[in-house]
Amino acid sequence: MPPRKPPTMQDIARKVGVSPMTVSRALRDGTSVNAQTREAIRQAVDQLGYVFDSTAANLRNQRTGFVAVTIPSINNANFAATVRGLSEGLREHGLQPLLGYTDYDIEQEEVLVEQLLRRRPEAIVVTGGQHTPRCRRLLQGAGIPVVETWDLPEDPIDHVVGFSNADAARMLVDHLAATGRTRVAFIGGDTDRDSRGTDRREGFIAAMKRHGLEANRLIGAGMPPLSMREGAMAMRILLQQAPDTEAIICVSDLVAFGALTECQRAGIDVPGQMAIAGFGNYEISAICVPSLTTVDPFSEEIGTRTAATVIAAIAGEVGSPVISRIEPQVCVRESSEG
Amino acid sequence: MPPRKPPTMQDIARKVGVSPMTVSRALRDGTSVNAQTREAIRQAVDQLGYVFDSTAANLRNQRTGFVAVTIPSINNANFAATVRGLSEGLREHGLQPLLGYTDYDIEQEEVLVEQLLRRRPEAIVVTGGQHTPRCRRLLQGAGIPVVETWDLPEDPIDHVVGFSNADAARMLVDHLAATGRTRVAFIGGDTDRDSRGTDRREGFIAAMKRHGLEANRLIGAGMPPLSMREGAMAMRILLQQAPDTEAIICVSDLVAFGALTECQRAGIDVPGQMAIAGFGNYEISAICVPSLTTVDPFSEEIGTRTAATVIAAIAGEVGSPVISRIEPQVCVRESSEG
DNA sequence: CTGAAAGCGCTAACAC
DNA sequence: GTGTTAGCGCTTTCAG
Repeated sequence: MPPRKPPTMQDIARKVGVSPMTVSRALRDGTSVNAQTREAIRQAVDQLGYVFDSTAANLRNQRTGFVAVTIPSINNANFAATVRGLSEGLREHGLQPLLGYTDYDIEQEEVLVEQLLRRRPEAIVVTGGQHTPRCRRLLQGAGIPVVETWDLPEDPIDHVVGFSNADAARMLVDHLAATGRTRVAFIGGDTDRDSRGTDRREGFIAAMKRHGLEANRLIGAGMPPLSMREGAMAMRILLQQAPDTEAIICVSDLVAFGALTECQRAGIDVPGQMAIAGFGNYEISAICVPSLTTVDPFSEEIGTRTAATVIAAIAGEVGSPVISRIEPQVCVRESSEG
Repeated sequence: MPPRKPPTMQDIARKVGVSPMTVSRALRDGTSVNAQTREAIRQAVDQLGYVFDSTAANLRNQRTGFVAVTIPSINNANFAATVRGLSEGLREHGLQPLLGYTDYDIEQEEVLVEQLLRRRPEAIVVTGGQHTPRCRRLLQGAGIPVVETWDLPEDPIDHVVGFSNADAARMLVDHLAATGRTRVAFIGGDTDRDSRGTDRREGFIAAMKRHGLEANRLIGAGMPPLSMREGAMAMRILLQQAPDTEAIICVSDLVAFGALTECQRAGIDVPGQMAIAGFGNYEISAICVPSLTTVDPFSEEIGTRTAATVIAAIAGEVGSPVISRIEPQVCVRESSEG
């Protein structure tokens, strides 16, 4: 591919014999430009292979059409669903997400946020409510709408679209307790890198106490993000350390599925001897045998609502910060039948 | 958040009492600027909360640091792995991916490519080798390096990093035939929207013929992208229509897992009565019980190599188009034990 | 309906 | 080590 310079509006204008201004007008509204001129311009564009340069327009208009988005990982069906909902909502309004990955690390988030802000996005969406002090300052001082998602921060920066991860865990404890299970374990990460995972663990502990049950079966299954492999390994450890466990709540469906497979290999009946619950309502939970009880956080809905919030905020239609609370829902399935 | 105008280099310069040029220099190399001045500038930046405006620099330098990337779907662990490998490789060289989703539709790809090209990326990476004529023209005329991935197009636009999807299917047929299975079915999409899926089906048919076997057990399981649910449904249909089938190859591991669960619910022993193979080497295939035979396309490696190709091409280090061929590998697991 | 002038925020190139 | 000038490609504004 020859790296020759692409044609500009100047080139089109010269070829057609009009001013660049007329080309500019013809390429956008099309109205208020003579029909013949317009057609001539269209042809010149085709012949020269002209492609509009939005970097120049962005500078002139002081609008980029970007919405910066940070997510912990791209390889996560829940966050992917949120991004899908968000992208679709934004596209309808001519906005484009500018995506970055933090790898579950708030230090990296800080670097990323600064990088993204340089691109002059019109709004920024971040995952979670935990940030480094400088990151908070950057977000607050950016002069654009900020949306924190997947969480309900105590002290929000601006807008919020999220849910209580602790509550989600509580709902599962309530459900398992209602089916008569008392010796319940929790499998999660063994660091606080994934703050949503940590919140679920804390919610588990609090809920167990409320039921008068001991929350002493906590398995740390490695550094987040955890997946199936870690779930299987954690279940192996649990079966050794506390073989009388009756039920287990996992930080995600992937971990839960890994735990389930380990039960299958060990000949332990699910849900007869062991109930299992996950989080996230991944497709696998509905399909696997036995199907897995889980909590649906409505990941795509988070994205859809975030898009709506961003659009309203950019349009200046919101006076005070929007706090949009999602209510997760328990999906009871075969793995916890009582 | 007050939408006041963010400070510019002008503002910093005025505050410190130097010219904008000095600020510009201090903010980049830092060299060739007096140490005290540099420190004063750093402080002013902090106080005013200045964030560098790369849209202006991009216009001036005629370099955006963007690499446009189109993938069929964000919610696909294989493509996500490619994007991860790509992103990491690019970041080291100060490049940022600008991601767009085609939803497996070459018409949407055309729209997307034009949109992305307006942002003046320095290179563009597309998934697959099938494009609308205008899309091809846009890519060819963009004057930037183009990389087609996840395929080996007969007539590449520019660079290629991919593998033969037909070969991948052939490898599975060879493996199943070697274990003595002759009545082999294929589950895939029932449209050609996903051209890589279509290639795998064609490869299956050709390979069956080469073995002197009939390729008449083709199940169309709906419109791509297919997942677990469709796999389960397709298996139900297959068990009705051709209950003597001995083995099945699925267009992806997710479909294969769905098919497996249907066998479990129907009491059909895998691999005893039915062998199953998938594609993609998703994590689930290694973990589920029985584990699933699959083909690993080295998704992340595709991304890593693509990044290297992009970087070399931008640097002008490649004379002729790079064709980087990946060799997929069969992973034999429990689901096809003979 | 069309054009001329000016400028968005930054930096290469050239002084000094 | 620092400043001045000019201009990247587009579009707002004001004239005609």
